[in-house]
Amino acid sequence: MAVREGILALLADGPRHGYGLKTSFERATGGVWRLNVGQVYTTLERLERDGFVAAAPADDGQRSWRLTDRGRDEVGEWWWAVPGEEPPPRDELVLKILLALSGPPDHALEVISRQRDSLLTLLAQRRREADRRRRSAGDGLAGHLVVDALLLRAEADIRWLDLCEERVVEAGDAGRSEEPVVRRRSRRGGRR
Amino acid sequence: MAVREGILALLADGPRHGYGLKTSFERATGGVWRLNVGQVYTTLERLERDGFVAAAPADDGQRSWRLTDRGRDEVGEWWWAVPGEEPPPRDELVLKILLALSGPPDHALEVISRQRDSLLTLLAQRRREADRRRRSAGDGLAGHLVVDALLLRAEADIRWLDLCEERVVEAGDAGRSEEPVVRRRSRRGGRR
DNA sequence: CGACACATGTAACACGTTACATGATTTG
DNA sequence: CAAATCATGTAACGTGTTACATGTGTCG
Repeated sequence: MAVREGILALLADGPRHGYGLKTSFERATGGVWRLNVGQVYTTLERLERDGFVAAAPADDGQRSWRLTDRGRDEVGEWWWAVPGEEPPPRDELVLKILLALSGPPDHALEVISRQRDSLLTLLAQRRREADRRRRSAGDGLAGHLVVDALLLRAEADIRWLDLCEERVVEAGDAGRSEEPVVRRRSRRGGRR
Repeated sequence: MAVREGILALLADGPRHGYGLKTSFERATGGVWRLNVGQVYTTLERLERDGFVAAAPADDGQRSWRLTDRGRDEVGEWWWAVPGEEPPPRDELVLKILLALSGPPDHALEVISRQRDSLLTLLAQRRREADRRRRSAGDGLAGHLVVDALLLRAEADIRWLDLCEERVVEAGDAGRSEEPVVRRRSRRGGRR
């Protein structure tokens, strides 16, 4: 539900043909998100079927598309709608950790620890990427902001993993003595 | 690519039948993520087709499933894999803002502002939800952590939106004088 | 008995994604 | 001329999701 709405949003600026939508989409996202042209055409057909777009008077041999009134309404709502609410997103990292938590605690802690390590590495990469983009001004706002978004998300995920670890350790301490929880890799270690 | 792997992970603890997987999945996620049983069966068939699961000797009239060796390998890798990398996720909020940014600046600022407002409201709701769960201890770790994850994500998104707004305003100031950028709703206003 | 949880499955559809085929036009 | 870009499309597949049909067992 991203390409679909994205195409609608692009068409709100005026009629365009399929290939133009592809290039517009990629330009708008700073070249970070590539789009297979074929998907544009299939998506346009589906949008036509749903009454959101219609054929616009063609200039030359090209098929041009325009928003219908319903389509315009749809985009209008889309701008204000908060994504990822209703239904709440089934996040894969969260699911993974939760499933790990319903297994043996030491395995769970291992998964959390490794996920955090990987995320920290990823974070460092993205920071370098962000710096690179910040220096080369020609890169455009879009690509820059995409990296920033990934950065902030990764940071949030790491914080969440820390939280998970705390909770597991607490729970382990609560059921202390017998079956001692393996506390591998002391939390907040030298990493970072 | 979450239900699929989730089922594999659950089967790693030993053979189960379809309905049991549904309940296990929902229990593991603290009841936050419901799962249509039908999806379990179709997913199991697809996993069988791909050689990740196979029929296990049935006790009574129920069909039991077990992991194959390939399936076990698959789960093993899944635990360590960082989700959302390769390919980078096409996040809808990010796309929305980027598309807004390629339009008129005042509309972009309006979208950013409204998204932030909605997210702040959502955040407040989730904080209350988190508190409620914290007080009622019977709720289980899982549901608790899910809410925390949503909370931290929302905070990260809000921070990112602030960043976007800054950049837009900066860009607007750079091209100062003629065509002045509308600076509606002073950042960091009385909200929150 | 009636409601509810347990249990299995099918059919249909949504969106995203890739690979492939085909041709016109531009440009080095 | 050859390669790249522009331009349109089709076919096939993958996962997620819902709705529906069907039957057993249990418990108040």
